[in-house]
Amino acid sequence: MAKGGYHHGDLEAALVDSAMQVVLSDGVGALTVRDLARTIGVSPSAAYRHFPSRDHLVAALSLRAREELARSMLAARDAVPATGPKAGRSVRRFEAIGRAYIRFALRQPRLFEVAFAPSSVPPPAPEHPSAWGVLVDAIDEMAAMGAIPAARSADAPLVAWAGVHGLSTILTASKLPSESGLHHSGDEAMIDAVIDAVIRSLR
Amino acid sequence: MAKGGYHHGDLEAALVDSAMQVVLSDGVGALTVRDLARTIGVSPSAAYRHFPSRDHLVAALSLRAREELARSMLAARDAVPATGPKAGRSVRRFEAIGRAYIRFALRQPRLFEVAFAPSSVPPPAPEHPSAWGVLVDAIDEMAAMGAIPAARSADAPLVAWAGVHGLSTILTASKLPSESGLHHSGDEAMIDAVIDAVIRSLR
DNA sequence: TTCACGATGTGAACATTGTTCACATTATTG
DNA sequence: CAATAATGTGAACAATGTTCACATCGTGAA
Repeated sequence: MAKGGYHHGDLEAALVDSAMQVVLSDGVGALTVRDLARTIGVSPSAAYRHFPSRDHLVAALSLRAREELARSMLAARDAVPATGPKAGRSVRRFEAIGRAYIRFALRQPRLFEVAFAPSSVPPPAPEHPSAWGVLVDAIDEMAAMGAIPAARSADAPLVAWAGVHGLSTILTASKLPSESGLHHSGDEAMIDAVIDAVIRSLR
Repeated sequence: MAKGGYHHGDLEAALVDSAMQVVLSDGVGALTVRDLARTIGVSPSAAYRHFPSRDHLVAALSLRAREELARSMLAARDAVPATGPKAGRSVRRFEAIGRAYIRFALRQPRLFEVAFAPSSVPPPAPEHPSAWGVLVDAIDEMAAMGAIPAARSADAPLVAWAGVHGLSTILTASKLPSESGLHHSGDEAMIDAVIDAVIRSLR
């Protein structure tokens, strides 16, 4: 809380917050230690008291992004009404999770990008909440409710993750040729197509 | 073919080739115009006679990588023996294509990375051969042979692409938590799981 | 309270990068 | 053979990540 003080008070948080702003608007490629220090009003070298390198800063942002992704999956899952038979409900919860994953990528492509950006810095501890964990739980729930055969539940998380993550990266990268005969109307239609296919593959 | 000449002869090709070497061994992040010029034995500014910016060079490499990917898909497809009923054969060809896609990513992760690296430079013309085109053709073939219902063939390319591309990016990024209860033995087992699931979803 | 010390921030450097520009050299073509 | 377009050079500029000696501040031990 220093006013014009020599010390900032909480530079580390300020760095992460400011960096997040830059990532959200211009992508992780536009992230610069010097520019960050400039906007915070601190010397470039001050940042190195809190992060040993730019990559470590990015790794922190990446972790935070993955946690936000997992949280938005959880929120979507818990928003599913608890009505009707439990088996159907478990499937609806699973669907909501997958949809939330892809929607997150579409709404915050820069955040999604940094969440899975390759980094030389290894992720620290198991994350809470973790997107993978949420997925696995949802599939276990479906198996427990008899919505999918138990034999499928071993491969199911990988299959679901692949489909959902694949569509997300495809849509955010926009590397899909827009002509090519086959053309889908909107993003939501594509999401439905992939999620329906994933569920179909689990029967 | 100039020896010690002032002009290089074919700097553009030399640049692309040398850049490809760097990408293959150290990734696109390690690509540097100056270092490239250094190893070729030419001044940095000479490169700018052939590529208006580093990004344009990367875009050229990206295009080349995508074409190589498509070619390796085609090769795998055409290696499937032409025995047995045609419907089953069309499915086997489709499987081979998907497997080739993922194996390409695993064998040449740096190439795969640059193939889909986000670039500010738009891809030039429709590519030949294109991975998307190969996929669509294979699915049309399955539908024509009655191996999958025609109703599925509209969404099928997107679904297949998502699954196969998703697993590829997951495996090359190694962002899959190695513990997490569920654990698959090897890469080939994961490939089988995803490809089987994709085909199951097409029924 | 004082004061020494660890934590945090500063400024000036260094090496490196992408990119530009005026100029030099070569190939090509009228 | 001469003019011109293509190609390469060298020196610059601005920017970046990172380091290091030094300055300043907060805080706990005496």
